[in-house]
Amino acid sequence: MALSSSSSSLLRRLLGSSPLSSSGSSALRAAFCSSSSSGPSPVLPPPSSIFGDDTEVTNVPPLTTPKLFVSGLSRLTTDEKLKDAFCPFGQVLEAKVITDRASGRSKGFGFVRYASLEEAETARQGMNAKFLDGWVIFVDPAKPREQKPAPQPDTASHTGFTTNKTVGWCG
DNA sequence: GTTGAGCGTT
Repeated sequence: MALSSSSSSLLRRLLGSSPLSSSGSSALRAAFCSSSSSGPSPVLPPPSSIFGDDTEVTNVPPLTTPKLFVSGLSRLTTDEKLKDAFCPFGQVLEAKVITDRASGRSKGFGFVRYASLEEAETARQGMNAKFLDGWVIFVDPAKPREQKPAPQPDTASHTGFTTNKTVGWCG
């Protein structure tokens, strides 16, 4: 048996971690945790209550940002690996694996930035829950790191005090 | 030498 320890940890992640926050990744866990029809399922939204006129809910759309948050990366995965994996999906403007400055090792997640949402979506649906460096990675829209570069209402720092003091003229 | 939750330095 050569593959045992890696697969156990892998399943542990898929079944164990449940942040219940992501949308795209949650679909994967939903596949594992598909609750069978056991008992009266009272909590079922009426099918006619969906937004859908003809819009199918198969795809969680759409990204609101060309920046992707990639998690589940192997600790051996680097920026080039990340970019190389997301390159064929679109023009990667920036791909970076977050590494701890204290130890200089990967934190296990990174960020991939595309030129447009289309490429980001393609990469997301193309690389989400895929294997990279032997680990299953999860692709989700990244959260804005900085929202506003400090408006700074006061432009000119004019203290306004011109110290005009005629000093000493005592003869 | 690594086993795992999460959103980053410039």
